[in-house]
Amino acid sequence: MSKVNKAGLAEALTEIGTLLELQGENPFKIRAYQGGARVVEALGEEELAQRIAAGTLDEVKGIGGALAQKITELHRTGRLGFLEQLRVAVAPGLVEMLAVPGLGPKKIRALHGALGIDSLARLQQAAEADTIATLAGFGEKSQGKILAGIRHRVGYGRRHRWAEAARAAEALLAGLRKLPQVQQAEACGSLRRRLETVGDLDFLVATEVPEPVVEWYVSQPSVAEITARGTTKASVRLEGGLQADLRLVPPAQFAFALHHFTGSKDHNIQLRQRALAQGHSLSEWGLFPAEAKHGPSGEDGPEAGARSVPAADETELFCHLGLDFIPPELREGLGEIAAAAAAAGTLPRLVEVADLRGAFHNHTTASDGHNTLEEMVAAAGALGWEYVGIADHSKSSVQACGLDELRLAEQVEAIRSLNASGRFGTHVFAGTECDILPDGRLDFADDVLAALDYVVASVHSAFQQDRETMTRRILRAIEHPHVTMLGHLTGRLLLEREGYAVDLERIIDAAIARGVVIELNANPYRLELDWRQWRKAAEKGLLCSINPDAHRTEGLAHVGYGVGIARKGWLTAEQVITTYPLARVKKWLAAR
DNA sequence: GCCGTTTTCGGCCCGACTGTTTTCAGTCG
Repeated sequence: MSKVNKAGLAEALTEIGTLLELQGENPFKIRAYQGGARVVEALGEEELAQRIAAGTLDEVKGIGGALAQKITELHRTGRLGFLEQLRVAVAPGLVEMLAVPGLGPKKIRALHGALGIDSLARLQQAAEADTIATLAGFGEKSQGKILAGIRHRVGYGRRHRWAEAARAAEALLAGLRKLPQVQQAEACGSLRRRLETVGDLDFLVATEVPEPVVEWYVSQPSVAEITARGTTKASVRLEGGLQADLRLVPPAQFAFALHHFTGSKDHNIQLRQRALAQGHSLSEWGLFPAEAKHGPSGEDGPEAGARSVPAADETELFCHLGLDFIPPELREGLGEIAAAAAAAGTLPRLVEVADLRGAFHNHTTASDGHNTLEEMVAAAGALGWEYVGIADHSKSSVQACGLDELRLAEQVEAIRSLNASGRFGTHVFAGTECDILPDGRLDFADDVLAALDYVVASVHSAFQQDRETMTRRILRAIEHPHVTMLGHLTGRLLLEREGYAVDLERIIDAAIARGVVIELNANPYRLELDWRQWRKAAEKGLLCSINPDAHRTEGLAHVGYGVGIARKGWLTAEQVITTYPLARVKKWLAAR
C-alpha cells in the first residue's frame, strides 16, 4: 500500500513547479514539472504503482530520471526532501499572491525583494500606502489593479460548473452571431472541450470590421468590468466573476484561431510539434512553412507576405497535418493525435445525444422528485425516448423520503399497469436506487429486488469511512446478484464536495467481472464517473449507463451533460447501454 | 528537467495586451 496516491503525486509535482517559478528558475524546468504532473494524472493508479515498483517510470514520455526519482521517493516514503526544502525556501504567502490577476512570479519576486512583501495582507497594506507605485516596473495602474484583484479574488478565482458557464455563454454568443459584421462566432476553450468545470469563457469571432463588435461586446449589461480592449481582443469580467474573452480574426484565419483557442494547451503544443516535424509552423494565424517565420526582416511572427495554407474549417486544418478530425472533447493531449493519424485511424466514433434511447435512475414524487410517474414518462416520451427507468430512493434514505417494501410494491404495480394501458409510447422499467448500507448489504431483501426490472446501487451514508472499508462495501454490493449498476460512484459534488475515498480500479475490475454497469451520472453537479476514468475502463470492458438522476421533468435533458463527459472519455454508443433500442435492453436485462 | 529521422547538447509553442518602458518585460492563455 503506497503512502501517496496518484493525485497526491501529481499535486506535489505541480507544487514544485509553482515554487520553482517563484524562485525564478529556468522556465523549461518548471514546465517539465508541470508536464510531469499531467502525465502522472493520466496514468492509471495501477500502472503507476507497477512502474514505480519496477523502476520503469522514466520510460514514460515526459518523465525523466529526476522526476522518476522524486515520484518514487514520495510514493515509497510519503515524503519528498526536495519539496520540503523548497517549501522552507519560499514564503507561503507568495503562492497565494499568484492568484492576484496581473501578478506573476517575476513581479512577486520584485515585490518581495524590494519591499519584503510576503503575504496578501502586506501586499494590500503596501498598495493602500501607495508604496507599490514607486517601485520600478510598477505604476499607479498596476497598484490599482492589485487592490481590485485582492478585493475580488474570491469570485475571480472560482471555477464554474459547465452547465452554468454554458448558460452564461449562450446569450453572449447568440448576440454576437446576430451582429451584421460577424460572419462566424463560436465559444472555445474548456467550454467547447466540455470540461466538467470552466474557468473562463473564450469567444471567437470572424469579422473584417472588429471595432463595432468589440464595442457591442464590452457594453453588454452583463459586463461588470472591462479588463482589456484592443482590436483583436477584449476581456471583460461578467457579473458573478466569470471572465469572458473575445478574440476577433479575419474570416480566413477562423479555423486556425478556433483550433488554437479551443486548446487544450497540451494538445496545441503536441500539434505544433507535429507541424514542426513536417516543416510547418502552426499558430492561431495559420499554418506556414517553418522557415517563413524568420524572414529577411528579422521580425518574429509570420511575415506580412507569408501566406498560410488555407483551411475553411478545422477538418481541413487537421487534414493538412495528416490527421482525421479530432472532436474538441478529445483535445486534452492524451493520445488523440496519435489516434487521429491517418495511418492509425483509431479515433472512436463518439456517442451523441441522438444515440440515446432512454435512461435509468430517475426519481418521482414517490421519493424526493418533483414530478409524478406519469409526468416523468410523458417528458421522456417528449424527448423521443423508447424507455425510461424509475429508480426512487430506498427506505434507509429517510431524508429523501425513500420507499419501503410496501410503497415500492405499489409503485411497481403502477408501472406495470401503466405499461399495459398503452397510454404512453415510452416503456417504463421498474427499478430502485437502493442504498448500499455501511456494511455493504443492500437496503432491500433479495425477493424484493428480484421483483424489479433493475437495481441501481448507491452510497448515501457513512461517507467518512476509510478507503478500504468503502471499497469493500461497494465490492460487496457488486457481488450481489440483483445489482444492475452502481449510481454516482464517489458521491462528489463539483466545486462543493470531494468524492469519498475509494479504490476505483478494484471496483471497476470487479464490476467488469460481474457484468455490473457503472453509471455516468449526468447531473451537472456530479458528472461522474469522471471522464478521466472511462477510456481505460471501457477498453477493459466496462459498460456505461448515462443517467440524468432527474428529480423533475426538466432534469431528464441533463443526459446531454453526461454525453459531453462520455465523449471526453472516448466512449462509443456501443459502450453505453442507454443507446440500446428497447428490445435489446430488455434482452440484456433479462440475461443478467 | 526532458528529449532525440536536426540526437547526448541545445533546443524547448506562440502571440496579444498592458503598463511601463521609449523598445520591452511580464503576464496570460
